[in-house]
Amino acid sequence: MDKKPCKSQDVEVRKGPWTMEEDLILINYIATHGEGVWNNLARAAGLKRTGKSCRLRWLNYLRPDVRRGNITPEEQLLIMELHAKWGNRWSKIAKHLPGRTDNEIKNYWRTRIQKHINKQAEAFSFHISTPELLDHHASTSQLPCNGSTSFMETYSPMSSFNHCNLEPFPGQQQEVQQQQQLQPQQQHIVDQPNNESYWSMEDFWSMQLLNGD
DNA sequence: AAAGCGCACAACCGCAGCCTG
DNA sequence: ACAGGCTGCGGTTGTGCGCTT
Repeated sequence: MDKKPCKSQDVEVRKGPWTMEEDLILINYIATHGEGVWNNLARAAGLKRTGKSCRLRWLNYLRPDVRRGNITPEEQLLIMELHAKWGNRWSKIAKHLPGRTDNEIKNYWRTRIQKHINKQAEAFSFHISTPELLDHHASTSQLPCNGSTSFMETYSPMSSFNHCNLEPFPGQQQEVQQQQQLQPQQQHIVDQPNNESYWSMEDFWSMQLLNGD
């Protein structure tokens, strides 16, 4: 799908992780010229990237209003509600979560919520196949709610989800621990009061200073 | 201490729709 | 009306890192 960025001159296209230098070039360029046609921007800024790649990097990572770090329980609930309503319309869902990107929400859904749901579905089918265990599990069941409802009913926020306790998923506690163990430089990026995490231009610049660039 | 494993996330890919000449 | 280019979106993959054994 991505054609060569320029027909007249076969410029090599870089792929893979963005370097700090590339980030800086992109930030500087957009700061002075603003966003525009991404293919032109990539060329004009001297980045050996496709416009598409620049756009993605900017929207998902470099934009100053991008909010990074833990998804809060409130956001988690909202994601589940909106997903139940709209399905995998990530960009639509993202519009209702200021500072969150569709990519972030999509990743969050796939790695945390979907896995959580799958586990519960497995547990549910296990219950079905082993009815003799129902009594034992009645008090300690990991099922979110009512064990006699279908799984999708269980998941749907419009039905029984609202009655369930919104506990952090297993990964979330781990995340908190991980964040506490982050390198000082990383901590500067992600740690903010109230568990709010932002990546700002100031952060970027101060990192540049730290790195002696 | 080191190897293997699993998780989380950044980035890429392909497609569809829109816009413009 | 049509073709080419650009953007946006959703799905998928690659990789780095932490945890476990």
